[in-house]
Amino acid sequence: MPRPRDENKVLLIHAAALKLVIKTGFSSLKMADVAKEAGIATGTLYIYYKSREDLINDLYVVTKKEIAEVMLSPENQEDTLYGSFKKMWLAYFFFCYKNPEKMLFTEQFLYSGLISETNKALTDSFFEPLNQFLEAAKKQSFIKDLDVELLKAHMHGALHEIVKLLIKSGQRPEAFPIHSMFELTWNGVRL
Amino acid sequence: MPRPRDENKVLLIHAAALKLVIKTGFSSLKMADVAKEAGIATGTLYIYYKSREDLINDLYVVTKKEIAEVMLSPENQEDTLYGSFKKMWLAYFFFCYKNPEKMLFTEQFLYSGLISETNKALTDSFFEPLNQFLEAAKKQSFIKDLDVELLKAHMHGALHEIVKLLIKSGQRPEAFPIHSMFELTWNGVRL
DNA sequence: ATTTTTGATGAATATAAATTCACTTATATT
DNA sequence: AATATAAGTGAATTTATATTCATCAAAAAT
Repeated sequence: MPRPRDENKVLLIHAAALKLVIKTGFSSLKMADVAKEAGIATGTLYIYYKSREDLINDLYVVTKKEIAEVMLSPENQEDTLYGSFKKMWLAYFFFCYKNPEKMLFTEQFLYSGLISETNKALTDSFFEPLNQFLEAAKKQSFIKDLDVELLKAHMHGALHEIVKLLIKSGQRPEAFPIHSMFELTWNGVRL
Repeated sequence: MPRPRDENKVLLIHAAALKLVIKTGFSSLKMADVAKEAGIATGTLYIYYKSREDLINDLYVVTKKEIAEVMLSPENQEDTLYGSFKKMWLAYFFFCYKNPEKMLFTEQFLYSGLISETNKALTDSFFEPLNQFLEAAKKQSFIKDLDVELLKAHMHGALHEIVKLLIKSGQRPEAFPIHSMFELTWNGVRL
């Protein structure tokens, strides 16, 4: 009998929070600002979330899930390992370029001390297929025999910094040597 | 005739702030906590700094300067370009490993929206010699002909993520394949 | 159409943390 | 030794922001 919850509001809240994160950094994200940006009352936020911490944790999980789906999409499956690898790398690269707020948010959140252990494990699980892909590539001697977490850290860190530079420079991605940048990473990990 | 300012206090304040940054992330750095950790009164902080923002900016500049000195130390000068390059990389790697609070702080601060344009330009200038080194390496066809900022971003991002992983894992650096990790980066940028 | 139930609001409240300031203390100068 | 001056203190104040709650509104069930 009650008035139904407007599930679209969650999306509005997420979008608003991310928009503000990119503006002033996530540490200064204010609930009142999020509400205003989303076009709702501050109190309404507390219908959907128990607290600021809750909201931010949810946003993190949702965003990580989206990233995993973008990277691990069947569309990125190619005949060769190299081909799949490059497609996934490019998919993540363009995702970050088009969604810098999501990239910066996930990056900053991980070291904010706000993430719960549960959510850390949950988001890690989204990337299990990527781990398996890399393990397989290792077994087939396509890439160096280093710990998968190490390889991922190397690629992830490099990619993020590059995207940040691209965004700062204001260049269009077409003017950017994306393929050369990919080769930087690939020449590092390949055997 | 006045009581002299205890210049050692600035160092105490910096150390205290960094220690707290690594604990809970820099967004939740509290002036009262910094004062307590440094063993001084909160009011004293405001003798040395106009505001929290000021304190953090100063800490950033000082830390960046230290990093530049560590990397660009004459000790890292070798006969070969490769040798110098590796020495600088390792120097930064170990600096980050031994001073994770400084690494994390500089990283987080850059995207916090708190840094002033002046300080950004100032800290960039500390690394001018590194730019020149890379430009020279490019001219001699030792490394790829890509924008120096791009090369730096790639290396910087990868190195930071790797160090974070090392710290998280709790491994001693001897157990870590540091030279392989360096080769990841080097194989990327070399020609 | 009426009732019930929960969504939505935003001003009021609680909380937390930055900053100030009236006062005390140390030291360099006389 | 007396004095002047700035350092140092920390409780009180201000400021900022998260959270609550009395109230109203909308939809569903009767």
